[in-house]
Amino acid sequence: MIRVHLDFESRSTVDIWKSGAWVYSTHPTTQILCLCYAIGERPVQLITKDELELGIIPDDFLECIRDKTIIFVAHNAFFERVMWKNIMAPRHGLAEVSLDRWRCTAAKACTCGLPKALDKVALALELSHKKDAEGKRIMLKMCKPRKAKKNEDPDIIYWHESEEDFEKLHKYCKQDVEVERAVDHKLPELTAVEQQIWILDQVINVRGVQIDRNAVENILNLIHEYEKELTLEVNKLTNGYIDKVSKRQRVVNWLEAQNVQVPNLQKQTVEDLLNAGLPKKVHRVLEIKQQLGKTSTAKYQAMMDAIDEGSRLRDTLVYHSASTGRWGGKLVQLHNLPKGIPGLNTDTACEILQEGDMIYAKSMYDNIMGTISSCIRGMIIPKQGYELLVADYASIEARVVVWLAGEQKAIKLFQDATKDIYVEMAKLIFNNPKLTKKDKTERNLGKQAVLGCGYGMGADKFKDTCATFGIIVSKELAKKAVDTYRQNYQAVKRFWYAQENDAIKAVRDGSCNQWKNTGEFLTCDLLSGRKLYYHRPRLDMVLTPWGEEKQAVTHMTIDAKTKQYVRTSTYGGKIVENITQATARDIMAWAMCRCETYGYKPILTVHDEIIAEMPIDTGSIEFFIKILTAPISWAKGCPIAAEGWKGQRYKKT
DNA sequence: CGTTCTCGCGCG
DNA sequence: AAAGCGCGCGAGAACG
Repeated sequence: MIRVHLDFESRSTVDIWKSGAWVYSTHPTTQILCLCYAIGERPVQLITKDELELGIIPDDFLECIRDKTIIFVAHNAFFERVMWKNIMAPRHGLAEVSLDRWRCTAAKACTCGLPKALDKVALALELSHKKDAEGKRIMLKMCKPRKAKKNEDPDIIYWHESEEDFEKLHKYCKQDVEVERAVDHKLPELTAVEQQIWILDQVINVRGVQIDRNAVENILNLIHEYEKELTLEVNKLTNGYIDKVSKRQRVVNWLEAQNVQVPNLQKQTVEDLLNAGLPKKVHRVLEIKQQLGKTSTAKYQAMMDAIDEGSRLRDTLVYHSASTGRWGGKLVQLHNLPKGIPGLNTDTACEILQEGDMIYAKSMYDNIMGTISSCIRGMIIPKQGYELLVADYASIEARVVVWLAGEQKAIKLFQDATKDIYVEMAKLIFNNPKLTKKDKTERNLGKQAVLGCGYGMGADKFKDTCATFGIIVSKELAKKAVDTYRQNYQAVKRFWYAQENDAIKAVRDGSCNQWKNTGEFLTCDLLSGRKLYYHRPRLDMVLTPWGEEKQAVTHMTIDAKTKQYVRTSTYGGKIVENITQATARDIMAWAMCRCETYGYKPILTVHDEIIAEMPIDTGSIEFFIKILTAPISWAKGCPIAAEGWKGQRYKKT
């Protein structure tokens, strides 16, 4: 099958990082500056801006468009696709290229556990084709308007467009196509199923979610008003020293001057200080810091920046963003919306806040910022005449890990609707067979153990994790909980060691059970037919956290903290976590494809949750859940369960 | 002045 | 025996 690799350079008054590729591609100021393409192994060809505008398109390229068997490949193909749909076709008169003809090299890179950016992939794969650094600088200059000079009309848009800059831009674009083609050759194709999931990802990203623009605008006014009010107060309280509570250094220094030493200004630290009976003035400053510290309110602005004219927010999902295959979020990160204040009715709160009336809002709620933050989810609504259907899988990873490990006792408990696995765990931890669901404290700890201990967590970490959920446990109790999990679910424990040993053997011998070493990648076959990839595997001696030298699998990965592509080591618990998360993702991704088929059109996914939009009363939650939990050929006996609801505003139940 | 790093926050 | 893991974004600080 012939592949044509292509890349656009473009310019616009729209900031693509804030508004996303869809809004960018539909904006009237957006123009294509050049297009480079390479048919098969032939040399890269250039179509300049002038040629494109005059309709001078080479015949071989026109033939590529016409011939429906020819595949179009781009890096981050979503951009090329929407530029084609919204500019190439309507403005330059070229025929459309259907979605099934597109492939994405960024998707391939992510699938293989490589960085997503083209220059970083090239570096990771040690390709001889490198991104052109000077060209990139020129591109960044040319892609946005320049400021008007003194004697120029400031109301007109000006661009950097010297002839030599254009030449460098052309060279840069050509080079990108070369790099992209080299990356494409070096990496395996997505599996047929994954290609379908990628296509669904593209559909969902174009479909987008409806945003309640009026409410967002009015709540933004409330935020600004409240920020102004509290900032003024903190200014007064500190004699002008703290002009903004977001300036951490200033706040720490001021507190120090009031004889209050703080290690940091994290949420918990501030909360503890507020309970420490500090002088009124200090207390109030911290209170204001807490109110204004909610970065989540920035999401309202992000929404305004990214929605299109019809108030639709698109292009927020990142395919295979996590190495396990999970989606990531962008623009308005919809994957970390605050759950909100427990017990608050956000449907009602949204209706009240959307009035944009501060006096009314204050009369109804004490914690204004907390309420505003709780209402962000509610800004996602269905379009006119439609309703949202929302369903999520119940504790999916805890279920998948016991199923993968073959831990029959736990599988049966998860399957048995009359039993509660958290209570059963609590009974063992507390040596008290009489515990029931009513023993909330005990059950809660059992729940934490069931949900948290599947990947080898130790007692110290377990104690900390419980604390983040507001559950305070002693070191002894934490150890008891962890030990009980391992004792009771020994198959899970064995699973950690089995996977670690298999991975090590595969690196050494080339293969072992589902693990294979191709030299470039260590892979692990998932039951779904997909693979997990670990780049440049090696066996190295590493130092364990408890100070022992040990042989371990190491591989290249993007460090979560530093964002650098570095060698890291892995071990049984972590590998099991990867396999489990990936399997849970596949269960959901397959369900999303079924949802699409049955008309339950997904508009968003949040790891274990699917949000669909349908004309009112054309779908039922019961059927939606059936779609989510339908038997899967490769997941027989996996005890999955889901629950859901429908409504006119998104929320956390 | 723009870019990159770090801290802090939020989610599953 | 022993090790939870996976993300992205805003704002300020640091760097060039």
